[in-house]
Amino acid sequence: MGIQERKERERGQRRNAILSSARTAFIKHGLATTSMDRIAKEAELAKGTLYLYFHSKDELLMGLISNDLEMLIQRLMVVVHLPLAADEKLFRAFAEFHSFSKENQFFFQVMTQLNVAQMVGGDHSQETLASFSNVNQRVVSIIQGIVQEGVTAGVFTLHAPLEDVVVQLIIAIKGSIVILKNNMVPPMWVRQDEQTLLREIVQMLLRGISRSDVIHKNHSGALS
Amino acid sequence: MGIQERKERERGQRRNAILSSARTAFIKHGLATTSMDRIAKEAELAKGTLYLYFHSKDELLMGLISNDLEMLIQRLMVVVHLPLAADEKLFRAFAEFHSFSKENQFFFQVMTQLNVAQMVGGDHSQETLASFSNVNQRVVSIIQGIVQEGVTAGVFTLHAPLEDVVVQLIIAIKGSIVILKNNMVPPMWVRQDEQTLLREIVQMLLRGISRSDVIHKNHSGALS
DNA sequence: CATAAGAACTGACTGATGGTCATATTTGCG
DNA sequence: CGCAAATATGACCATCAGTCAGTTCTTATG
Repeated sequence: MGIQERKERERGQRRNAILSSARTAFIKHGLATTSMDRIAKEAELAKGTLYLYFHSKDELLMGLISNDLEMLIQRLMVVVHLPLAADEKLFRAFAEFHSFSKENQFFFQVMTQLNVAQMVGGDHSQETLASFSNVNQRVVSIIQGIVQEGVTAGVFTLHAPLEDVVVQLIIAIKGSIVILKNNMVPPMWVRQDEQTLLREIVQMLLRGISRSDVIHKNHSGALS
Repeated sequence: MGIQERKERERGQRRNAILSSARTAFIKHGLATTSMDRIAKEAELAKGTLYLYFHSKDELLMGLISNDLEMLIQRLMVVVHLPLAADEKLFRAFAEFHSFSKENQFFFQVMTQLNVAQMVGGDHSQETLASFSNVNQRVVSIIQGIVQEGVTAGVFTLHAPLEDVVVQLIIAIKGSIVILKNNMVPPMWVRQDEQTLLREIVQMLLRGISRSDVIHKNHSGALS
């Protein structure tokens, strides 16, 4: 039945159209001041219609984040295939995190408003949650691949199982970016520009898993 | 004029009573579901009265956080005066951050709802902001003292100015805790328990500023 | 084509919340 | 006491996420 398929496709398109309008609205008016009404207006739909595609505002936000993460993954994949040493590659990967955080201003702000664990328990669409988990898992896998490469090449020495170290790295970087992007520290604290500060945090972490004899290696690549 | 002084004192007491009631209300009902009305009820005051002491809910939350930080500072001071090597001391200091985060569940959740930079611009009480900045500054100073001690003793080798490294450390740790306490990662990611995970992040960071020849030092102290 | 079943959409409405303000009460003092 | 300033009140307002009875559009069938 071609009609069934077309309907499904159209439904997906409308969903994406809503997400796209939501992003436009957020960029126009800022995250805090964008209500569901505004998103509906931007999408030229009634508010009620939004709730036919997303069970809640949180779910809509999660949809936005998933799409963004997809883009990040694309860029990480490019880094993975660069002909570089693992430590340099990892450094570049986290640099992508940062440039991603600059180009997707809302991503890290949205993240602070989302309680993932809470949503898992709620009556949210399994589809949205599954897609979110999936995309997150792929990010982990990519970083894990690079670290593994470094271990094999003898560049890294891990003090904990690979899987754990990777999660630790991601949490530390992600957390730092969240803090910075949401102004959770008094502005006078931060004497360095954000880019430098973040680069040095990454360097500190990488020195923490590097073999002693490469500890002074200069990661001169820009973290931008 | 003793009356003037008494009034000021009473005003301060009332302010503290409100903060105390707010904390009680948060513990009773959770952060997300505690409204200004509930806090007012808990404090046995009308809602309007709260606004005579705090310009906004944000400012009230900031008041709570400031008080909490005061407690953290007390505990950090104890660590500072322990007869330990600098690296061990720093490790213990961050362990205090973590136990603090366990005992003050709301601190790190409140933090995600506070845009400090935004408040600085707004019409918020200078007093509250000044107190908040002050207490934050003291935390930085304490950590800075420990790191300086380590540099002098030759335990640490810094790759950036002292002030910057300290802010980097704090942002990375604080960020990690924020991520964990607010469930900003899919639960299935985190295979380790929170305490171990955080301890290993701290260890990674500390190896990143340690002299190579002490790199394998085992920080066995519990991060609890 | 006519019509019925149902999918998609609508927007007025609800309940809750942060914040305001005209009014009322309490306090300090001549 | 009488009056002014400080303090407290709670009805009220605007806004927002989310609901749902009713409307409009689409498609299958006689």
